[in-house]
Amino acid sequence: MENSNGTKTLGRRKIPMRKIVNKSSLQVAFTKRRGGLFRKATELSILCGSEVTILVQSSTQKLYAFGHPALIDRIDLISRRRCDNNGYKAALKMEKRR
Amino acid sequence: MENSNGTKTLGRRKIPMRKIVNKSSLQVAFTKRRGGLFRKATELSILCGSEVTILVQSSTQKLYAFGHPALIDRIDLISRRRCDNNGYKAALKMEKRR
DNA sequence: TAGTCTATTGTTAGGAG
DNA sequence: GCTCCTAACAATAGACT
Repeated sequence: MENSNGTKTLGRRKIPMRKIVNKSSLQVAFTKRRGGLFRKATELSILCGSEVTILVQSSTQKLYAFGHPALIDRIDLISRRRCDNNGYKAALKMEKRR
Repeated sequence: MENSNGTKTLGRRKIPMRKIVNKSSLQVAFTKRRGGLFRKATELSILCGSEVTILVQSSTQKLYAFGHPALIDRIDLISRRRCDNNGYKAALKMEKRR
């Protein structure tokens, strides 16, 4: 399928810097940008020999973590109280992957 | 001043994904990329209505923090033990700006 | 040493499957 | 929900200030 321009997609569009209203768009953006943030953190860590730890809590209270295990362990215990059980399980799952 | 190309700079160059050897280059990259990471975190927070908390410890043990005060407060107390005094002061300073 | 410049590399919004 | 595509948008390496 092609556009009237002969291109396959319209390409990236500029978006206003405010909360995304559409639920599914927000979900997609959250997943993509969380991945992007974690990738940037990895690059900073590798390039600059630094330790980075990140905690992200979605608008639906799910928890996602990034970082060096020692720090994550400690932060996780604290954040646990702030999160629902699913969020906590997700964080544990992520950590086991490391 | 101009290049042989008639341009002012060579522009961005690709860099290998491994630790930067040159100290001053590393320092510059660390500052720029830490800023970039925090900007991305701000965008994720605004666009997706999520809470984000980040801790970065440089290769010289200085600590930099980003996030919502309530979480930072709690994480800061833990990280304190891992950081030198200057790093801790820097983190406090950042938090006061909020 | 922190900020500016800009060519180039890198990221991502919207769409398709 | 995903993963892939890709044009448009954004970040940044290196040079310079």
